[in-house]
Amino acid sequence: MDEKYFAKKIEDKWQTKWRESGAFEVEVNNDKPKFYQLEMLPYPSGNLHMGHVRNYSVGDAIAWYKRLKGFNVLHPIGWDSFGQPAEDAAIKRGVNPRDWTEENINHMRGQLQRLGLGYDWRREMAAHRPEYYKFDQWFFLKMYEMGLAYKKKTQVNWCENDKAVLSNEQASGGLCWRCGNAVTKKDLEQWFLKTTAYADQLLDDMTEIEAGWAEKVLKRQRDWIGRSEGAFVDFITNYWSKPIRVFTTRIDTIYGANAIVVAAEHPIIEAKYETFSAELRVAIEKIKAEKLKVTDHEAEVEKEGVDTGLKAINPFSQEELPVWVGNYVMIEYGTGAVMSVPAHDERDFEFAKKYNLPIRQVISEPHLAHEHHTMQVLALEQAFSDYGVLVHSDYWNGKTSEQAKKEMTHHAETHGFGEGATTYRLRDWGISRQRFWGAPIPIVYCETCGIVAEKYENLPIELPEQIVLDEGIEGTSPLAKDENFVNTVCPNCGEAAKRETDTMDTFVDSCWYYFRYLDNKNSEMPFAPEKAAYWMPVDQYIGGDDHAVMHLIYTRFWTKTMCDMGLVKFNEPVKRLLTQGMVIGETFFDVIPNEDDPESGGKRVYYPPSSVTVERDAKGKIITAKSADGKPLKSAIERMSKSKGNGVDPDEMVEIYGADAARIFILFAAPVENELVWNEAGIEGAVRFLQRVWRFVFKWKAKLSEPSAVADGLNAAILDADGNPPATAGGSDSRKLRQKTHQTIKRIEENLESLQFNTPVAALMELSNALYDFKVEPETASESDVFAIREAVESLILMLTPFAPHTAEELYSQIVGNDRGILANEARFPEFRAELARADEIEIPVQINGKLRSRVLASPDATNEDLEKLALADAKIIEHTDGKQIVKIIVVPKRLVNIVVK
RNA sequence: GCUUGGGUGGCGGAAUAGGUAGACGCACAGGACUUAAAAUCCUGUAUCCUUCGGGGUGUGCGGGUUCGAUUCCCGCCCUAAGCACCA
Repeated sequence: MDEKYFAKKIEDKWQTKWRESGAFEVEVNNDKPKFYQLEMLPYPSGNLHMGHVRNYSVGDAIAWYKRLKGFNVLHPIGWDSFGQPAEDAAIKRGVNPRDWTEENINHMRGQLQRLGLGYDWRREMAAHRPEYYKFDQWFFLKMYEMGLAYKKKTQVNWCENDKAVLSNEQASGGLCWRCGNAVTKKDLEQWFLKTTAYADQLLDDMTEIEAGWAEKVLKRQRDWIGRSEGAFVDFITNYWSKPIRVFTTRIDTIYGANAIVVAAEHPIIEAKYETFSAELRVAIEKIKAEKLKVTDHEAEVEKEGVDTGLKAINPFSQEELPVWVGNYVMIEYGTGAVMSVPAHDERDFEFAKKYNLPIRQVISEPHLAHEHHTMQVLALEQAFSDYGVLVHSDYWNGKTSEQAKKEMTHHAETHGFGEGATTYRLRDWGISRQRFWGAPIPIVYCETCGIVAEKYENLPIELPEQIVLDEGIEGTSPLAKDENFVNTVCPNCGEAAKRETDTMDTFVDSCWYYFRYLDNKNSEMPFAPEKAAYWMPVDQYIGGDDHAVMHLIYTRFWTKTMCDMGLVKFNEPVKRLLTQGMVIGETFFDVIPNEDDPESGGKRVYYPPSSVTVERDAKGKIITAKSADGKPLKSAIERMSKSKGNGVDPDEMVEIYGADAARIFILFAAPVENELVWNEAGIEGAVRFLQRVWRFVFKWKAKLSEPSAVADGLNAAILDADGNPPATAGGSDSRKLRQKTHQTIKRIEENLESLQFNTPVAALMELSNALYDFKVEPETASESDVFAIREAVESLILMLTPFAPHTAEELYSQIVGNDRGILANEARFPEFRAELARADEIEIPVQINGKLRSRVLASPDATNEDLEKLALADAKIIEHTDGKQIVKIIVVPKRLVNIVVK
């Protein structure tokens, strides 16, 4: 054992040993409880960033902890290796996207290994390899058979910058999720997966995972699915063959309708367009055009509308209502038409005010209902959107909203002009991408047979090895230009046919990658169901909460389809989800205005922080920042990345401080859910801590490895010959050390179970400090001193394993005298014993009128009366109570005494 | 605008079935060791007053409940994230 701690040396040693012994390789084993620890897989961009280090350090800590608790722990990793950056690199630099990706994977795998993360590398998967995407295609065919995959022409979200189609989720807020560019609309034939078929299950099954998922994630998913229960009501119009169907959640307000408002894209508008005046057409076109523009997030859009002159009949009141086109009605939601009830809906209210439409109150607050007996227009200051009692509604007057909703829906149903209905905000998932670097959609277009699914035995439909990638023909994949790829034969009739050239959204890959880890060599099936039956569901999943509605909804959907395919027998793939906060850092940039579109805010050009001169106020906030050539720069705190120049290279940190120190530091710095503003200043403390532990073990190694009369071996050390702990043996100092040891065991166990990682590191530091406070030298130590130290040191080392595995392994090997490793020696997390953690003496604060005045020492068995007596006998307390009347004494058992005086 | 988190020393952060606020670390200061430095070890560090025994104040702000509130309740302010015409 070296006297000094050489991180590099021990890290190399143990990384080699782990690899050679297959320390983290696991198989199905029914004799052990299983634990599936999963972290979100990285995109192989070329370099790990600190966010990865954080994510994977947490995952590895849990994996180690569970191993030490006797679980059969599956801890795999892979690569989300399809996607745009590879294609961009290919276009920009002429590299082959496959080579670029493979190189990046190799480099990043090395980075992960240098961090000493304990993965079962045999199970690695990469999305871009045909062995994997074969099954993307396999699943697509299954879903096609099940009617879950279909094609339709649709207006898609289109990002002009990326030349890419975006899903609703990816275009959320009208901005491209990747580049932030404004999203426009484009008509394209697209493949969809029927996520809406599982909308109810996606919502209802949340009860199964509530316990393990953060409420904020579930809430976002709930909002995203947006189930809304109400009714369809048909308004007959003499001007059109079909009635206008509206969706409403407030059928009880129907007597208050003053108009029907439809979206500009509504079929009735198309049908009657010819008959409209030029003026009306212009107004409608203007509304349409405005909608295609990016909506500024900050500003509320002014409501616009135009009366079409068409009329529709309210089926309840028989009243004739005007049909308007309104910019606030969305064609995508519900039926694209609403009944406007200004008195009871804020938007309709605003609209009616603007265009002077009548506002009629038909719902009243219950205690005011009797005042609404005449049909007069009430001067409402604002819409009343609460439930209440119906007024001015004929037969329905006096009913509550709840009653009326039920009965009026039923009435509509029995009379054939409506029905109860549930609508969703959730759309089907458009998976077509006009891109090269993704899994080809296994569909063939045949002149005679039409759309034909590929045969399973023809999978995988492979991407060509070489392809010319350039900006591409707008709206088609670069694959369309590859004759060899496009031309094929029809799987049905054998005639010449053409392939689908769109590829799948890369979120398809991440839907099921963690199932592939279970059985990644399987060439027949995505995975063997019996392996999934053992390992799944995932016990702990860790990743960023930016995936709350995309990846995590898609993968839940995917699991439900797999359940229907008979591949798995459960509804929910992930029992417990931990969302980690971003690692962020200061960025400095200059804004270069975009000449084509001066309003878009321009492009940011980033400057590395090392080249920026910064002036700060007393609180450390940046006042001014200047580049090296004196240009004033703007600053922000943003997610760390290489392109923004605020990234820290994990390799550099590992090189300087060691992987263990880097890992301890990132876990210790802040709770995982918090954002972590990167500040390297604390990492020295992590190194110092490891060195302190090292030096202590070095000093005591010889003494601790001597055979002991009290106990031998690691776990036995806690027990005496009868299996009982020698709780009272030894002097009071050694007794105190044992107390600290066991208190620490409890704390760390509780912390890790509740997914806290900063506090257990603090607890380990305390235990290490307690060892230094124990002023005994190896040469003069008594048997019971050695015993207490051995117990503390062994516990410390084992509890250190999840955080600093290399250091722990090396120190452990020094103590047990073999190099086989912690796992091969079947070491276990130290066992907590309450009787040892219990203090002999407890300190009881004594308050007077709620203010701390003194402390007394008492036995942990002291009764309330004992504590009261002790408190009153205390000199300081006597001083404070002297001459005053004691009104009351409150004793909190074993915690506190409060004396109330006058 | 709506929803949900969060405001604690110079800094990251501990501690809430209501019960010693500031664990642990960083930074800083003083001391020991050293020819010197680094490393290491020890001591101190919320703030104000102090006769050095202590005392006052303090967990974003203002109220309330309580013997006692960082924790519970009411009303504000600030901040981060998500959503934003969803009928």
